Amino acid sequence: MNKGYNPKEIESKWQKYWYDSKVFSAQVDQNKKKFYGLIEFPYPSGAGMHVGHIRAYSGMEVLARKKRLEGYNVLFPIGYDAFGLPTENYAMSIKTHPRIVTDRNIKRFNEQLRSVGFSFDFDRVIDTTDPDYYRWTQWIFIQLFKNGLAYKSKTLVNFCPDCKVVLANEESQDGVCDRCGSAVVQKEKDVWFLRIRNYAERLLQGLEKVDFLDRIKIEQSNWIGRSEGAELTFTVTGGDITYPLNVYTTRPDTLYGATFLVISPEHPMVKRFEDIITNYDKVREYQKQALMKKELERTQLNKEKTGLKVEGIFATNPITNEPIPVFMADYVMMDYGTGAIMAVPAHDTRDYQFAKKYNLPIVEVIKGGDIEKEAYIAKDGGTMINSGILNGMEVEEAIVTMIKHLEKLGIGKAKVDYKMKDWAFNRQRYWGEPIPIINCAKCGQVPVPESELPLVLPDLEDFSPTDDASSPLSKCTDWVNTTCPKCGGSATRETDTMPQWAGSSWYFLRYLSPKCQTALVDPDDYKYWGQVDWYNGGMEHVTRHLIYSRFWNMFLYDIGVVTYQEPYLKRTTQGLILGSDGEKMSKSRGNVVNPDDVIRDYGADVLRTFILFMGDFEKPAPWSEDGAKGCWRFLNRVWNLMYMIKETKTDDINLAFAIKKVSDDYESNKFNTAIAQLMSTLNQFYQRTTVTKDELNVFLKLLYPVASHIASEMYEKINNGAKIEKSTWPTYDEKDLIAQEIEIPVQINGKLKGKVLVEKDATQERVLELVKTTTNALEDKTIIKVIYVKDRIINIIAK
RNA sequence: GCCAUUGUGGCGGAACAGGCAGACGCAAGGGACUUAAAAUCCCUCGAAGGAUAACUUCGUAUCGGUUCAAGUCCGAUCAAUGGCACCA
Repeated sequence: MNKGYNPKEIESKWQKYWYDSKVFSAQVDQNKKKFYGLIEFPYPSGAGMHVGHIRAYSGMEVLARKKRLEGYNVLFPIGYDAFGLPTENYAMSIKTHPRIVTDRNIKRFNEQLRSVGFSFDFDRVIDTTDPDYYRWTQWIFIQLFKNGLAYKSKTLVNFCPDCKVVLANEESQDGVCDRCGSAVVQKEKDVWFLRIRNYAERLLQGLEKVDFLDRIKIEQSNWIGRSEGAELTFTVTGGDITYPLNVYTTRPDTLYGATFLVISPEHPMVKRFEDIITNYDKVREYQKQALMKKELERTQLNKEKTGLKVEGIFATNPITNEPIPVFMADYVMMDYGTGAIMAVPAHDTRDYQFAKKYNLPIVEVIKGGDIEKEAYIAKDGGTMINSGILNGMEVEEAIVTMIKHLEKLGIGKAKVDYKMKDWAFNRQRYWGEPIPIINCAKCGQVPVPESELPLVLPDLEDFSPTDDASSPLSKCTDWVNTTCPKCGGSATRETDTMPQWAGSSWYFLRYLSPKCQTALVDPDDYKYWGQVDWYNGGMEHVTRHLIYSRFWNMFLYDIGVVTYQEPYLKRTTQGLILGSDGEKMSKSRGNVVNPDDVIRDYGADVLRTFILFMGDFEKPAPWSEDGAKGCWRFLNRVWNLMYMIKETKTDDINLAFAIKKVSDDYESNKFNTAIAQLMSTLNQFYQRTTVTKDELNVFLKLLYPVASHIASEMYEKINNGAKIEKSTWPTYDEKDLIAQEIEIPVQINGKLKGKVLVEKDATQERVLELVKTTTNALEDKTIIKVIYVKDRIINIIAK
């Protein structure tokens, strides 16, 4: 009699085989087409993996397994993005060095990944905190520095005056320090930036060449935020000082309607007029208040605008020569445009709100709106009025004309601007890559010689923050004090570390030759594997990580390290797994599902099957214990197919359709409907009560990418010990897909009244005839009109 | 607030490109098997009316529109989720 399905037994057997025999270790093979499938490598947290990780990797796992059977040479690597704040905080809380914590976590993650049976290439595991790895992260930074793309500049950071520590935005929500609850202030600090703005246009243009989901392209392009406009100069006068104030505007057409200027609280002009501004105390007070707020609070449209008039100075509208007042308001940001705007209240919502509040004149320059009620944006057109030389023009023409006019007068020019800011590239933390720069009083910033890389993170006893908001590394004076590589004089090391984004900005290259000592990637390996063919990850990473890594890859292209500008050919996303309560999984909600428990109760195959069956891969889906039970039943029924094999069959089951449906669905991340199709096919076998060996072999191959252990075991059993890995993906004959007879729904006046069975490609006359003869739907009715869509539907309008 | 996405039975979801709404699964109810339970197998299963039938009407967040035909397209509204630059 049949021996029941025992996942424990077969899963450990196959995992041992897969990992001991190294069947998934990718080797360069010039005779095979390559496929490089990438998933976002995890942050190895102390809590271990949760089912969300499993879902994130399961999609590419299915594709990797399928593509191997299709004859591709598949590279499907895994690694760890292990530097970062959570580990550092956790390490401090349990008083253990982050190195030890990290090693422990990585070990645990590796075990968990294997217990799920993922077909990762475990010979290529990388760890961003390994000096052999971050040596190259530092090397890239030095190249950026040498190419003028890394610079130091002042910026504002969240600072807790009590803890004396720089805080991440997440640690300072609602303006309150996470640790002690005191109010967070914005503190000016000298930090490193990378000139990602230099790549803004290329990052935008590059999107046209890659196969990313549309919404990802839109998000990236909005993040880059290209705008076309003009930069023009207003003259600000106070006492006997004049100051040329540059403003950036996307709407030079509305210049005649500019009735005041607004500068950001951080604008340097204020200092210039220090002795002239008559309400300087109030201005200072406002600047201080603005420092308490974060950008998000400052720019919220629905909040009432705050600001004040800067008394004692005025500006001149360069086209009307009218004097206009100058205001300071925190809705203008210093780091976008020029930190100053010309306000056109009639045609800008924020300016309108501000003008209403401070009783400023609103001059309509584009016809069409009702400026008594609200601002009229008129982006898509409108006729200019009250606008001197522009009167009567359409908006588009007015923009062009005004820019030309400004250029002629020498007071302005066309300018493309980007919302994207340069990348703040350092943290005042211990657990990160040391920035390989030496500060010399004589020579300035000098990079650590490349021969001295990696610049190893010193082993600190105490990595808690210092009192003055600098990195814990500054306490390690032995390490900090060094000699200048250029002049040999005494110098100090940069003590800040890199942000976690650094290591993840190039990891896809390191996978190609993880042990290469002479370069970040071996050129021969790169030549073969090249770009990532398909990258899947979370929607939460599509702006920063995905843009940062595209930027680094483009830079590496520019200095000749790689030969493709774009690192990823295709990018898709997966949805989160929510708790069974429909909420995001979190420890505090107590709704976290541990994959280990599911594997213990049902096995890895059930976990893999359910995690893909639970819903659309790209959308969030709630976990359900009962749903997992359904997949357990499914795999049990699959197992029992082995005892239903009979070589004679009573009727044909259309496997061609199943092969097509499952193959296509896998390729488009529709794993849930692929599994539904497998269930339907299984039900058909059960209905017939038999299955042939050939049919079962096809079925097992289709199932193999999802439930790999059971498919491997059954395939081996029914094929005298053959390994499914050595088989090939099933194919089908196109002609087997075409049904000879089609059921056509019959609608009368748009409502379904019946169906007729008709041969393929039947004419309207033929179908209509069948409706008349085989149904009574048209009884007592006169036909007015017939809409017939061949092989789809017939709709008869009748009275 | 801004950008993006989503909203379909008791539940998770399906519906290719405007053409049969609810595939597949879960839960529930009924039945078979069993001393019993579990497991397994079979049947029913959007709502209302009707007789448990035939059939009729309503139904894809809300309101409106386009169309022979709308879950799908258009406009407005509401709600939820992701991102908003030092969490990764």
